Amino acid sequence: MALEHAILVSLLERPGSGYELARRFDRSIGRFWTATHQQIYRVLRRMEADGWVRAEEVAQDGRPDKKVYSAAPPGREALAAWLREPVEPETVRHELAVRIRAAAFDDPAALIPEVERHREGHAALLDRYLHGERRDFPADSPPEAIDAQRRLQHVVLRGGIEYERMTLAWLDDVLATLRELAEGR
Amino acid sequence: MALEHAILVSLLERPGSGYELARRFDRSIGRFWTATHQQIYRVLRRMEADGWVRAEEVAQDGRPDKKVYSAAPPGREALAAWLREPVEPETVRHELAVRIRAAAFDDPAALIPEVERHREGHAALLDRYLHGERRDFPADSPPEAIDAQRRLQHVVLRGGIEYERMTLAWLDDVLATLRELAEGR
DNA sequence: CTTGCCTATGCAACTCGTTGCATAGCAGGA
DNA sequence: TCCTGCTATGCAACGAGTTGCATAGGCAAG
Repeated sequence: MALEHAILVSLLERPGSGYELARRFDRSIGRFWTATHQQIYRVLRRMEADGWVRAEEVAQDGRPDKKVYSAAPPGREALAAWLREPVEPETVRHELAVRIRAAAFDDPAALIPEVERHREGHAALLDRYLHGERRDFPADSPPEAIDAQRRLQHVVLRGGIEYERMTLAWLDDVLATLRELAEGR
Repeated sequence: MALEHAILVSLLERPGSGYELARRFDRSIGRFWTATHQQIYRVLRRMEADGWVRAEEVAQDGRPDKKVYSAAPPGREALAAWLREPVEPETVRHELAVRIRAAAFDDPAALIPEVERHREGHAALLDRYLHGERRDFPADSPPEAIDAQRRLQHVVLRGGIEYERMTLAWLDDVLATLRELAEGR
């Protein structure tokens, strides 16, 4: 389980409430680790009980109070220990690949609209990534001047960009194959 | 839940027992959909109760009897209906990305051996993919002569190959970044 | 003025998925 | 001969993750 660790990283980068964390997981962090607000609240309570994070009640006017969490030293130590553990191989769940192989037993053309929709989503995500990269990591700043945190965020973002580029190229390959199969029958 | 559908595809490609399916999920299918034998047995029983698959007891000598499952017409229909449903966005769980961002709050050099180990695993997987491609999809056969099933299997495999190539290049980028950070301190 | 959305947290029930263990015969190596 | 490992299935318990719902005030659009 790495949700605890993903939350710790996010809180070390900036403290926040459960709600704020949930929104971060919908945005930047969610690109490589998804979580619902339910899970985040539950895990935060457990982490607070374990002393990994500290909570501070913050009154707000015009909206409900919130509990702002920040990482505590035991949490930092747990994160450091986790970094030294072996990386478990990722469990892959690539639904589209299953569907593509399934299309052989049905009409391959039926899959084309869904793949096109899927492709659009990836193209939009790539755009957002590239936009974020231009905004947060302008090319004209010398790399030495950037701190470790930002450089590591950038290398993760570059991974996301390359993943989306590769996926788009592959989806074009998939679409070409499906269209050929749809024609030649 | 798409495990049912992954099992159906696998059984349509070739009937087999729960045990055989579990091994397929460890090999080719497992590249894009993982499952333990426990889950496969449980889901197979449910699918049999729903009429999606049929089971046939096969006595073997020298080893225990097995139940060989094959896809039934209602399963095929369910698969066709599923093909027309919208593709849910994949839930991403990229543990290594979390660790890389976590490294900013600890010693980035501590992560290098794990990333190297990870890289080796991906390089080995790429080798296996390329080997399987040369074996199952030789380049000298005219594409028209190949049936839909094989062409779709091939396009999924090409996706795996491109994913591994991209991942290797990215991991080199990650290692270069980590090494620079480890030196410049 | 009502409807819907946003902030903010949480309970309860459920499904999905993993882990540990059990059985049981057979094959191969130390 | 004993030990390990493979084939083949399964139970039981647990943990991870999702879904539906609830509360409760404020804000903005129609």
